Amino acid sequence: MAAGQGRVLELAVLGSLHETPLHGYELRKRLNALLGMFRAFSYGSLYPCLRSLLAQGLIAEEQPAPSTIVGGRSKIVYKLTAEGKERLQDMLTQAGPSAWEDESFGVHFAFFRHTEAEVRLRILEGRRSRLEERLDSVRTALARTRERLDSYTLELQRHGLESVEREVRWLNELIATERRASERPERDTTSSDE
Amino acid sequence: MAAGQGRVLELAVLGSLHETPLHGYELRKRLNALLGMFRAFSYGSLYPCLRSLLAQGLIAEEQPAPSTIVGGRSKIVYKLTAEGKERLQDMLTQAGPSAWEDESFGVHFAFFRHTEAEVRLRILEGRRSRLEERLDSVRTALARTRERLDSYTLELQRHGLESVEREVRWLNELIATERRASERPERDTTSSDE
DNA sequence: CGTCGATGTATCGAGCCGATACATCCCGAG
DNA sequence: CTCGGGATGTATCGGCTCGATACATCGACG
Repeated sequence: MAAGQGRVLELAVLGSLHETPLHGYELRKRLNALLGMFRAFSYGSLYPCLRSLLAQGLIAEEQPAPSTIVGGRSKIVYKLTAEGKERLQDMLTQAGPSAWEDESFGVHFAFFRHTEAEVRLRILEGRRSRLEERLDSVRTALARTRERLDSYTLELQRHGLESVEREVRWLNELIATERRASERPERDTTSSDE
Repeated sequence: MAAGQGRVLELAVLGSLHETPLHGYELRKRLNALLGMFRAFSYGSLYPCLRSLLAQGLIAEEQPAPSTIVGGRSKIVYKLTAEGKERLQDMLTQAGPSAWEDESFGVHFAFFRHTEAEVRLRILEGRRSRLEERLDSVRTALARTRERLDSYTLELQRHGLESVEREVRWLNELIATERRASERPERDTTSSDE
């Protein structure tokens, strides 16, 4: 229906292009470096996404000054348009429930420095309750079928539970840090200790 | 091209049906309970999969004795055919490189009690090297772009790396256990301590 | 008696991946 | 010097899977 439920890639592209104009190949490398172990986008999604973004007028091809073209292997450099910047701000500000799903959370987090403190907190807490819901449901299901499971499955469950619990603890720390930072206002986060 | 690269669901269904005949709804519940935090299949994949399996003759509809039908809400109970059992054994035995991808590993692991010790070890080790590859590549990329990243992204990287490292350690323990078990032969794993 | 939630089967649109196909550039081995 | 392999670069196709949705029946509770 509405465009933009699972379109994490759009956010990722827009966010990356906000820093500096890039072409597809380089964009993908940066994106995957940025997201680390959390996600890795493929060309099969990236290029169609770029095309769609272009059609929506959110990005545009950047014409290098003709004199600059030297040995140039043909590459298409995209930059954010004014509409694109606006759209990016919208996505960063609105951050609905989709932001705390597995596939989206990492991307949103990766652009936290462009996100308002209030929204950061909302995403962090949304993610946490999302995980706690799943924890509950899995624990309940596990309690009901515990005796039917073999030791391998039990070990799988144990490990899965443990790593999600660990993620919740991580979120708790982040949330506490955010809260502390917002109570001590005017401390700019971008240039804190460096 | 060839059918059966990413078809983890087929394995999952076949494996679940090996225990006892089931209908779609119940099958999904059990599957998601079995896999816990690792995966959750949806109807949108399950029903087409059941249809495909049926068309391949790997599963069949089970006709309850007419006298047994009482209040019966219409449900379709599937059971494994002889070909299905064969196929399941094949999938459990062959376990190619796809078995150690994120989406497949959990499913394969969940059916380890039906898997030969040798294959278990291969899957565990394959998974481990898969993760170590990614660890390497992410660490390399991180080293090259460390200074360009803000503190949020850095924290994301740190957490991602840490949880994967933890998973590698988990795999190491499992591998060690498997090795110990195989050196002390004839200890049947199915009824060890219960 | 109504309706709400669980049970149950099924489909559709859309996103994303993996593989693949090309073409050019650079660099080192022969 | 030349040849080939590996990185750079753009692009598409098939197919799997999800999320939403639709529909129907059952049991329980007020």
